[in-house]
Amino acid sequence: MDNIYIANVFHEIADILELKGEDNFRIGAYRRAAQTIESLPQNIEEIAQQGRLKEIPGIGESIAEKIDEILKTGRLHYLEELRKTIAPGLVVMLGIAGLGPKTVLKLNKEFGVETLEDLERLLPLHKICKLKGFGEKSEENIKKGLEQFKRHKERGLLGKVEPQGQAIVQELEKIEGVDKVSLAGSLRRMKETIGDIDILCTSKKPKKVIDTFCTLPQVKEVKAKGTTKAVIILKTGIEADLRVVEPEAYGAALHYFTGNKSHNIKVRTLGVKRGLKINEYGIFKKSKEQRAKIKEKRAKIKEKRIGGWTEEEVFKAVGLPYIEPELREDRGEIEAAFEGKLPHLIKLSDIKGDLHTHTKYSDGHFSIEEMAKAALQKGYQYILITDHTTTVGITHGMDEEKIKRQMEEIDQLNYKFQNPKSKFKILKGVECDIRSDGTLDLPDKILEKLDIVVASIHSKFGMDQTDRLIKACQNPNVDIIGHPTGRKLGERDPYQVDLDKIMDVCKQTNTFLELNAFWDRLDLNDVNCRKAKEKGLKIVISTDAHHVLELDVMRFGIATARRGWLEKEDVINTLPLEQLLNLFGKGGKRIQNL
DNA sequence: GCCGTTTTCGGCCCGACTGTTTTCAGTCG
Repeated sequence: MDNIYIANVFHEIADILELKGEDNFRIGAYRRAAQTIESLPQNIEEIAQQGRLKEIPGIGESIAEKIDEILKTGRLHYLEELRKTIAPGLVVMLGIAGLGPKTVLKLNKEFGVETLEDLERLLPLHKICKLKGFGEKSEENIKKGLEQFKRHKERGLLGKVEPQGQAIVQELEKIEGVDKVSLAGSLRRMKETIGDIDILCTSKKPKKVIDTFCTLPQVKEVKAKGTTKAVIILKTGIEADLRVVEPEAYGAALHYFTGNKSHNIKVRTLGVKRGLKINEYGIFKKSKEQRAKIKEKRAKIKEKRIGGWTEEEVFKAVGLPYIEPELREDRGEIEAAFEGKLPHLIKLSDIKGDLHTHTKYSDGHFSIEEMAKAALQKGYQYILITDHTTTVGITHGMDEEKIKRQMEEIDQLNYKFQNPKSKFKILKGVECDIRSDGTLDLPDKILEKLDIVVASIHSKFGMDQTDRLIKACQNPNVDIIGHPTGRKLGERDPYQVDLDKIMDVCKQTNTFLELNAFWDRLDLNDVNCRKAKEKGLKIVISTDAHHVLELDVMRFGIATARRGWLEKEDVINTLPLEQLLNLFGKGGKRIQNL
């Protein structure tokens, strides 16, 4: 039973309870539990077997029992009963932007709306605007929300959204009086998918910034516009939110708008315990008496402002060291920070070479020499050329004959690139297809001659791939498994595979798993990177570049690795050339001794 | 429902914008 399935059970419980108007804190507890479970690096079934469910923060007596029930029976009586109390379509309607539980319930009570179709039929009758507390605008907004929902607003992919965010940042930086501009939200945390672009900026003249933001050429629609905040829809369909604050609030606001939500709540709660109020305007100290008064009379009392210029101040105020944005997911980073056990995250500049690249020998667009020059320009010490083999269906993929020719060309180029001042080497490799029976697409006598062999799956995604991959790992010539779960974000789910088992086999056979840095793959993902690290495995971060410019996607791989808590030592292509070659050695499996 | 250098009971982060209202509820992040 996978973690996501169990997490979804608790999300659904939270949704239904929300519709029933239950206590918000109880709802929050289910949500928190769901979020925690979906980002657990370990399989929850294992934790349950060890009787350690309640050690997970946010999981107590009641939720632990429910998890056990789901694991044992595959069902949850409590949820089944809950479902009977409410029309199933109502939960779906919560997904419409602008429609919350109160509105959905009201529409249900007043007009018997139970499904999206009911809502669609109701709208043209213009009855909603007659309801108390509703008007023309509210009705219009519900209509817009429904249309958007039907268009299936998907989250954008990091690699597509990030450039759009950067472009806006650059525009805002040009405005007179603007001091600092930064991306915030999931984009700053470098999540693999992005809901909207969050931007924070400091200026004494917020109006000017807001006006410029709302009239940028890429704006399609202004959704909200206030004195310090605006929301726009870009022509690409992505939403962008801008917040303008005073310079002295920059750190507090940046922390607040970077999130995620549950990380923020934890930090603020820590603040409350220390008699602090932390919001986007700064860190404020209030005495006990003041807090009592606020509660009693709801009186506005001016607290003393004690910081907020930098994010470091926010963390320091609650007794924590600085936590990198990519870690801020409430996945144990706050606890680790308290214990002084935060990882020293890997940086882009740690990378010494790319171990998965394509050339004109298969489906790449550039020659070996052009790819090598591009790698050299990035300051790399090596590039591994890994063209496809024939069964991938790439016309003119690599057969025995062709790969021999490629090796000769690489030898010649390496001779040409020789330079006593700088070390650089083009390494001979291949991205060898793993056939459905787990055998490889090239004979061992060829694979043996290569420096490093990447093996990956490119076909028959429907089958369970566990045995197929295990067999590939056991081949002494296979060094790296490329894009290990085969997913394509927004296109194809990961294939069926027992990754735990694969990782164990990798450990035994000294095979490395790839983190494919291309932004529609990012495979392994952050959670699996962390799992691999916990199992003591090392990772390769490669781009799978088919174009010289695509070597740049390395930064998305690094971001994902950072989200997976990886350090320089966890990634083998941070090694300098000689050490890397020692690691892979000649003939057969290497010694994984770094 | 969870949790405990305020608490095993009584708390639980905080504010902006919108639309509908004359002071606020709902939604969102």
